[in-house]
Amino acid sequence: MGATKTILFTDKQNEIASISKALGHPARIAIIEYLLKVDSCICGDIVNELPLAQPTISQHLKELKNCGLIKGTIEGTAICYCIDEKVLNKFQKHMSEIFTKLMKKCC
Amino acid sequence: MGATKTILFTDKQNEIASISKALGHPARIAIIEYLLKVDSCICGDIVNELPLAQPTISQHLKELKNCGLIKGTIEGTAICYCIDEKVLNKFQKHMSEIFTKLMKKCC
DNA sequence: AATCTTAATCGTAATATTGCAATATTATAA
DNA sequence: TTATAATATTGCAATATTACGATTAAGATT
Repeated sequence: MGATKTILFTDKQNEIASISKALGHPARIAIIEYLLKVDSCICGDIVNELPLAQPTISQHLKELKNCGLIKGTIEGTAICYCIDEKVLNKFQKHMSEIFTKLMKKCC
Repeated sequence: MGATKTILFTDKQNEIASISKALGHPARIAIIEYLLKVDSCICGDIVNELPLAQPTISQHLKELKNCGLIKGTIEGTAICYCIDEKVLNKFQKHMSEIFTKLMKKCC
């Protein structure tokens, strides 16, 4: 085993889990925070900002791209990384759906 | 390697990542949803609700406990699982901090 | 063309996760 | 005490993740 049995769960559950998983690494949180911080989305200095080797960061970016959270387009010499608002908003909506249900306390 | 270098990141980044990671599996999303659905938080039927073997679910519950999202207290014969509102609210606060920064578009 | 820069990919080692059968634990019921 | 139930733990196999050195790819600069 070792592989998640995605077939057993709903699309929505898998979608939330997929994005949560992508956010489940401090380096990827740092990348997202950095992308939100810089004015332009043209940022060739993520590698200089984070304390990890270039291939490692490239791999983290790939995972953020795979789940759809960020988009990357070539912009001449640099690369333009952007957060995909649609995906993040959808995720936020799902999450707040869960959060609001919390209003009724239990224990 | 293969181990996350948590030392290189801030406590906040690690905290967000830790909870996100715990939510990064559809079974654990299903567990959270179920805990939110049932009125009482005493639920000895998670095993019957989810299409996974009992040891597997027990392990997922353990991970949700480890990151602090849920608490489990012995309640006679059954066990009372509750979502820890403090932890989830803190997480929500962190996340909405990130989400609100999204208001300024880029691309 | 030769070189520099930047980011992606390959290959691989170390470690973590997922899932379950078997077993153990714990508390109630008979 | 013995059985019954519900959950936890152990051990293990299959797979995934993390990290990085080496290399490659592609555009810019000289």
